[in-house]
Amino acid sequence: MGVTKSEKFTNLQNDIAVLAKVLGHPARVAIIQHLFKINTCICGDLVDEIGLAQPTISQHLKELKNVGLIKGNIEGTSVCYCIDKDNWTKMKDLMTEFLDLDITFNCC
Amino acid sequence: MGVTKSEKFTNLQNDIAVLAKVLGHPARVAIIQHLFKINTCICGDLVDEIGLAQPTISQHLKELKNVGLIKGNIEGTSVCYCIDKDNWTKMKDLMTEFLDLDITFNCC
DNA sequence: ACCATTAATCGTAATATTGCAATAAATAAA
DNA sequence: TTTATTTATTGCAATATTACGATTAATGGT
Repeated sequence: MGVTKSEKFTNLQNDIAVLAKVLGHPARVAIIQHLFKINTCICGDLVDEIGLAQPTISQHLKELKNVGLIKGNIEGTSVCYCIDKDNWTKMKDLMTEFLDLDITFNCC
Repeated sequence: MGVTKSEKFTNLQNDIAVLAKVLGHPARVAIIQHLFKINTCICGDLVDEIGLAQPTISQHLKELKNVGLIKGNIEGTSVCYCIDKDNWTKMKDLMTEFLDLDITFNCC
């Protein structure tokens, strides 16, 4: 127990859940928002911006990278992170399709 | 540790994270999809539909109810669940606004 | 070569999540 | 009232997540 039974669900359901899950932490939401706001890529000042410890931010960045929402380029000693445009769009389409379920029905 | 430091983030960031988090499990995605598909409200056959134990489904329903995405009406011995139209729309708008961040920038 | 800077990784503690068996609660039907 | 049906709750085990100090790895500058 303690482990999600992914095999019970469709690929679509699992994909939506994985993407929603990674957005299910305010630090990761903040990282995404900041990456969009800065417009050009940033790196380690996310630590200053957000106020969590460097290993914690690094861990959140890793999770965002794992699902492909961001990518990081090494520039000298620092790493420049940015939104992965294509994957972000794919993710957005997937979520939007799910969220746009038809809502014209009578309820109990 | 082990606890999210919500005080470091804005209300908006926390709200988005809470909503995304509740959609971050395939069983809850499946429940939502099924509630939409059935069109009229259903109750305990979510257990048959999804294939997890009854207490497990009950727990997921509770979490969806806690954030207001669904509501349940008692009908005899069973409970009729359905999407909470207004809250679903509110959630959708919140998520859509977040997902629709402008993506016209140059990356690293 | 040495030191400074930056980010990733390791190790660990605290807490949360997932899942289910067992049980309880509540109503309907007999 | 007894029995069946349905859902919620309790209690617990297994695993996942969150956070951070300490350390490591990698590069740049001196």
